[in-house]
Amino acid sequence: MKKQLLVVDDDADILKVLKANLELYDFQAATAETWALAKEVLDVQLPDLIILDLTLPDGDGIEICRLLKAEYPKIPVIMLTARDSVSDKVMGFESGADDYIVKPFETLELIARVRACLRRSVPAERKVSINGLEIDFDAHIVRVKGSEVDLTPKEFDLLQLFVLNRNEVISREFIRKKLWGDSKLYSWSRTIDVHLQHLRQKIEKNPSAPEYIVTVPGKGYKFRM
Amino acid sequence: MKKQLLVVDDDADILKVLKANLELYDFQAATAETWALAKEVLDVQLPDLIILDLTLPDGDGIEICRLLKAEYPKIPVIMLTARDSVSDKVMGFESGADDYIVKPFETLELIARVRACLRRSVPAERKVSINGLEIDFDAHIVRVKGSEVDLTPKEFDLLQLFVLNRNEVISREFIRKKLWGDSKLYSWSRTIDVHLQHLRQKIEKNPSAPEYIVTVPGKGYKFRM
DNA sequence: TCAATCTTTACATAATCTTTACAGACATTA
DNA sequence: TAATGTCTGTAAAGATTATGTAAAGATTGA
Repeated sequence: MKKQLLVVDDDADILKVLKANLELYDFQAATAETWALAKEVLDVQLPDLIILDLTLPDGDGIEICRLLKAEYPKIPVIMLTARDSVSDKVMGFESGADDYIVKPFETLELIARVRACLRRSVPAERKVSINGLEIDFDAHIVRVKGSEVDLTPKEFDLLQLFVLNRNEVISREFIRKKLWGDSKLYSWSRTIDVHLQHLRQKIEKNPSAPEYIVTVPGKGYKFRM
Repeated sequence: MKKQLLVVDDDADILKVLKANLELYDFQAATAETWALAKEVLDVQLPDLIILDLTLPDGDGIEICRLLKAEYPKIPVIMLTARDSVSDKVMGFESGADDYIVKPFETLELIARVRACLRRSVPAERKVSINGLEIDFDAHIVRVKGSEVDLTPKEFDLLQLFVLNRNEVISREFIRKKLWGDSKLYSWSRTIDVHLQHLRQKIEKNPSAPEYIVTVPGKGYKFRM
């Protein structure tokens, strides 16, 4: 699954170049020229990393970084700016930035820093085997007590999302942003619930008394393992 | 508690300056002039972060970084070097480095990057454990004296509000604004009191003589710890 | 086209929230 | 002191909302 980035920069040319380069290195990139547009993107999908230019027309970059970290503490932020003074850098890091790159920058260095950030935030897991449930993310194979079960793409993505966030309550809102993202799915839709039932029927011994995916009423679901 | 760093650099002067500066900013710094000495330090203590110069007399820095990451994957490594070419940086990040600083560097920037790295490796505390009451906000689990209790969403939110404002008197008006917000709840409604009673019944040993959530007559409630 | 998958719909059931009613505690006032 | 009013504790019933689940319709890709 490709990593989703959000690039916020007021310079349309830089955006275009960055997006092209990131996609060349196998990232998926959404772009926004203003903070307002960035918020719209964040309303529907949660990126794995945000690249943030400090000079936006509609907001102070340092303040925006603080807001981002307050609302999405887990998403790493790389600051991108022409300001190269030490005090600027210090302020950037203090506002919660995970890295700070000075323009003009080399694309390869940016890519390397993006990878370093992502590596840190999500310890890549290719295989998981716990409590009778084996998952091979590369081969798309799921086994329950040794026998392979056949999952549809959405079911597999859902399971992956749960395993990556195991033992945490996941809201339907979070699932919607992560798995539906760009496509529209109304908040009152029961689609997520239905997929979840299908997944339960395939991996749970007794779907009506789930062992792995438990319901947390009013909050969402939790993958327990 | 002070963060412990390990600084590895073959230049004794730089080591001295770095150590002094780091201690000025409230870090504790062990130093080593060679990879052999660094290994000795690692044998007796695990630092929270390693600052690694790439040009050591007894080993290639890139290789050393790989070894470090293989043995201590959780300890962040900041590379420090005079080599400033993009390919050097890319190699550095690929060998597992978490950040890369080019000499000569500004102390303040180094400090800022050290802080950013440490902040990242120790995510904000999402668990509270006080006086026999444990709360895990991510997993939505509440335990009283070791045994898990089952809270409804409103009860959980209420408890969270109390814990976040512990030892402060909270008015019903404040609770209403925080948990009900714009939805209508008349000021004469007893709903909040009822939820609070339910919460007491679940977390207090003796609900009629509450230990955690005490009533402040005429004012509201207070979470005591 | 077909088959697989995704989404919507509808309804049953479960869980939660809110109201209501009354009892007791406490302070105030006649 | 007794009467009164206000505030809080508590149980129970009713109202509301959330979730489980099957089945039908829509979409997609080969």
